[in-house]
Amino acid sequence: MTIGEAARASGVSAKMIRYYEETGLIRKAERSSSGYRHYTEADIHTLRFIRRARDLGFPVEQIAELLALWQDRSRASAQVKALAMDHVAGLWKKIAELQAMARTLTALAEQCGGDGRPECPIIDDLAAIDEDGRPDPDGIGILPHHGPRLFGTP
Amino acid sequence: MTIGEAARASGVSAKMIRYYEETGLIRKAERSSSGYRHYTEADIHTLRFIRRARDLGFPVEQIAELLALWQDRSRASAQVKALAMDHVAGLWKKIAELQAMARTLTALAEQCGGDGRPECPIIDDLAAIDEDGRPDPDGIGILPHHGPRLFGTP
DNA sequence: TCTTGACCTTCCCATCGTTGGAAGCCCCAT
DNA sequence: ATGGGGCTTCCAACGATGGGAAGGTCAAGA
Repeated sequence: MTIGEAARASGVSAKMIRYYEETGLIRKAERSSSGYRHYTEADIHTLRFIRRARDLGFPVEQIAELLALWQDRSRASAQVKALAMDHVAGLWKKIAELQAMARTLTALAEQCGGDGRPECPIIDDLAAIDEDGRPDPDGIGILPHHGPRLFGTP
Repeated sequence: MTIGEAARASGVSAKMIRYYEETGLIRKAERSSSGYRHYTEADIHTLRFIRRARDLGFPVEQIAELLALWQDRSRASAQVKALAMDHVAGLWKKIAELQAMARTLTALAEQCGGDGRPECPIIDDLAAIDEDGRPDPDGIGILPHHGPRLFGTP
């Protein structure tokens, strides 16, 4: 099986297969006399394993650990579970961050007319203007900067 | 104000300030006779705007648009709102992806004993083994691994 | 047999935002 | 005048992926 066939069969691009080999995630493939890599069904299975783990968001470094556990017949399922839950914790952390962003922006957008007028709570928030249109508490102020800017709410 | 002071005042690192200048997000800073950049309060305000937008997850490219809108007195709030909602849509998409990963892994982990035994639905899922422990439908199969395969030396 | 086109190889570059370091100059206080 | 900290530029790396160029290889068809 050439690298292209392996890519099609595993869902991992040929580019990535070479990359995984280079970084040591997978073993170096056998080469034909002309230098072509070739792969066995077992290799495809491994690549699918990697593909699936990537789809679940595991970083390559953790995939290496998962592959090691996969092959380790004497592994404790607790090891795998710990690895997975560790990753899940990271996912929830990131989810919480993104949700906080989305909620903040959604709340601001709900306050925004979304019409032809320039007044916009979203921009005001980014510029740290409070509701009265005065500068933020740090007193940095809204000085004309690269040209005229909006001030207070009309 | 030197770049270090500006960094401290804005929450944007000196490195990033230089980067933003290089990429054209902010205008080139004035230089002292010895080549030091210096910044005004208005510059700090702009940097904070950028910082806040970054904290809300906007990519730099969109921040450039936001800055332009900020300065555009004749902007329509609809433009800002559209930009923000576009970003929010991207956030929700990513959130949904991460949640799907987290849910899948959590469900698998709940099936996992997490004890000293090797049986592990998480690994089995990655290896595409069905509940009976038979190979996946593609017939790739879980052959007893021939010797120490994959997981090279990073 | 020769040509063609699809495939393979390596190598370099780009992404995106950020951080790190090295080498060298500058400024201020002691 | 000396030292330490800040500034400058340049170069590299991260993680995972894609793009592309230049050149070798294979198989099928004329």
